[in-house]
Amino acid sequence: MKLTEAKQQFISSWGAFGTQWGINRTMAQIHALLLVSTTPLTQDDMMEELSISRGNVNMNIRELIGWGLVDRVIVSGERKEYFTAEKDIWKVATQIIKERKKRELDPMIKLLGQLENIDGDKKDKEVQQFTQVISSIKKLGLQADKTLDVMIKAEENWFTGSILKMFK
Amino acid sequence: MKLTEAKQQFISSWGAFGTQWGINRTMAQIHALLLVSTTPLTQDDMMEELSISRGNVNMNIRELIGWGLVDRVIVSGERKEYFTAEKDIWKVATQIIKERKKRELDPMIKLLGQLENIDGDKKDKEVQQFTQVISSIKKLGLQADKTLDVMIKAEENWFTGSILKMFK
DNA sequence: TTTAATTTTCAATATATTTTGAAACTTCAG
DNA sequence: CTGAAGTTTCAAAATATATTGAAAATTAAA
Repeated sequence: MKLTEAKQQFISSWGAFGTQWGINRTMAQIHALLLVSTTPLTQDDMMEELSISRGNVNMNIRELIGWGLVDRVIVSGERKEYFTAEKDIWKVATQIIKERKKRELDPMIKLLGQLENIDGDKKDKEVQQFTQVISSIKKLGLQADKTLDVMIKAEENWFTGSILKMFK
Repeated sequence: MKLTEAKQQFISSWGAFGTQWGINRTMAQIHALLLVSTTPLTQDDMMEELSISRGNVNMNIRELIGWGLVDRVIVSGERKEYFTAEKDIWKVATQIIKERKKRELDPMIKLLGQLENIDGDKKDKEVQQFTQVISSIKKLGLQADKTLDVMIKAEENWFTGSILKMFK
């Protein structure tokens, strides 16, 4: 496979993959494009490469910056803004994990904590079963939270040689 | 908070949470409903509870069965089909991990393997950088795959006391 | 069988999400 | 300042996704 073809394949697949995980297709594609681009790109470059509108590029680029996956780059002597993506995949992964944890896992755990405390007879089978399900989901959430923290701190270890190495 | 209110809150939040992860809202709500239901339910029960159509219930229930999260239950003396959800949250989590791994992670790793082999000059900076990005993503994917396998095998250990305990 | 109950399918419809593009805004070189 | 280059916004349009509901298919009781 030729490089150009491979790049396009990657960009389109990364987009499709993203949608399965609740990420906007274009956002994933812009990210992919920047990942495999050797130099920083302007919004016009991305419009051209992905055949999308200016507004679309702009919105998704800002979203990616919000996720901490893309940075603005100043190119001296240039009026236009350039953008670049973090190329270290481990950093990309930890950044995504951190953000999703903050945006989704943490609020869910908070909610479950509230639902744990039901008014009424604690001996009631209905109440018991509900509380039991909610508590175990919260417990799982807390555990995932803890484990992800370890993983984030573990940095390269997890990536290169599995978390097992940490305990050897 | 009253039990009924809490159940509804849980169902609606679980639905919202699901959409963030690329899961159909109704599917997540049906799953939530079955999770907090003490007895198996019929499709009519679910239509009623969630105010949705028969077709919608039917499609999503089958999808949930496909994910291995819901089972058909035979109630003797009853013509209608009943449905129930696995209540052990650890099993639910492993099941979801298994399925997503199979449906999404494995195909992605396969694709990355194909993209690694670029025709042309291996000394070319462009080719090198592309291959480097693709390989590191594949490596991360393989590592995640391995770690998830360990987690799936670990069963209760991971859930109850963190994976750390396994190495103590 | 026959037929009533139940489940499944899927084209049409409704809803949600994404994308466009032009106007408004901002920035900075002259 | 002024205005051209560049960026942002957001209502409208396009697209993608989910839902409905009634007809077709299946099941099992009579």
